[in-house]
Amino acid sequence: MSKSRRLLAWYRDAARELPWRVEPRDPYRVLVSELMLQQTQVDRVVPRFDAFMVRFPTLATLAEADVSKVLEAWSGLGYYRRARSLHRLAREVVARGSGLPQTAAELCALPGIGPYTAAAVASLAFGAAEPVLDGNVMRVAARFLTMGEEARRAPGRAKALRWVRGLMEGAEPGRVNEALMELGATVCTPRAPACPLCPLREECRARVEGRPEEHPPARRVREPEHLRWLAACAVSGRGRWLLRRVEAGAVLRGLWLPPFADAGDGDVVATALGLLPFPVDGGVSLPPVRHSITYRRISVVPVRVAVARELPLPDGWAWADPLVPGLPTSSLLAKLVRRANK
DNA sequence: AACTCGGGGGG
DNA sequence: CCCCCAGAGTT
Repeated sequence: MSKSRRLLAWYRDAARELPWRVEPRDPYRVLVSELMLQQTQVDRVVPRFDAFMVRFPTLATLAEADVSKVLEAWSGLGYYRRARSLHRLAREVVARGSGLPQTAAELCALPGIGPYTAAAVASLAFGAAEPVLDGNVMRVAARFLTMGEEARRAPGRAKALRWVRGLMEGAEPGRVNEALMELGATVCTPRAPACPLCPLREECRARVEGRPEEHPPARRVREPEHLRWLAACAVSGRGRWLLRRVEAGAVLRGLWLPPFADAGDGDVVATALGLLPFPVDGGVSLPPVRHSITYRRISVVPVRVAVARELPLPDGWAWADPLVPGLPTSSLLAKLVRRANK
């Protein structure tokens, strides 16, 4: 039995059932899932995906929606550029009127779609023979071919793509792509791979050499930066929170959060109160919550402030139910709410 | 090629 | 704590 036959047989038996893998494949579902899955694990996408599809069941409904509603449905998923890109993409494609493009080249020209997502949508939704190369597939290829440092450079990636394309001979390209990604996610894992379960184990050079975990080599990352912020958590008598739209150019731009700032060296409570658009009597600082944004490790000190009345607010400010804000936000809000209510 | 952008789960 | 994840866009 050939490599690709063994791979596909394994996939038929072992693949997880996921909401975007329903037959027949809906290109729109494939598109949304691929955007959500960029740098985001399957387990975290599944619940958000279902909610998103209920809210925006078709490309047309997505195009008609306000971008803030799309961001709201994306809240907590991270990498919010993806949501803005998806919304722009929907508007462009709907305005064009000819439906979602079916070739990788045309898909790649749309906002938020790069080489990986273009190949994924073209193959999974439209059957095109386009090999994908994501983190999972790169790891499988790097181990099978013992690529070592080569895996980090452009020629190595091209080699991996050729290897995937070779597996597509006489097979459904989309299934091959999906099977390799599934294999990387569930068997050929970064640490402690389950080689005995792998359909490619016999010819895998890294397994034969006994060091699969050394391929590909860990990528170097930017030195973590440790920051200390404070957040002014003003809660009204009705239990709503004072939120502010984060300014352009800042991290979490465009999302709605309690006003926050660098904690600096001064008095935390005083600094927090200074962020509010109206005077208050005082506040109390709570134990910090941890939040990370790419290379930043942030310790956020909540300063809880009780506000009797919901005073009128300037533009860019709002009173909102923190659990169902009805506004785009970050998971940082939920962390602050949990801390403040404990 | 390097840097930025969220966030959480597993070792 | 460190590591990685169905990457793309910008510089």
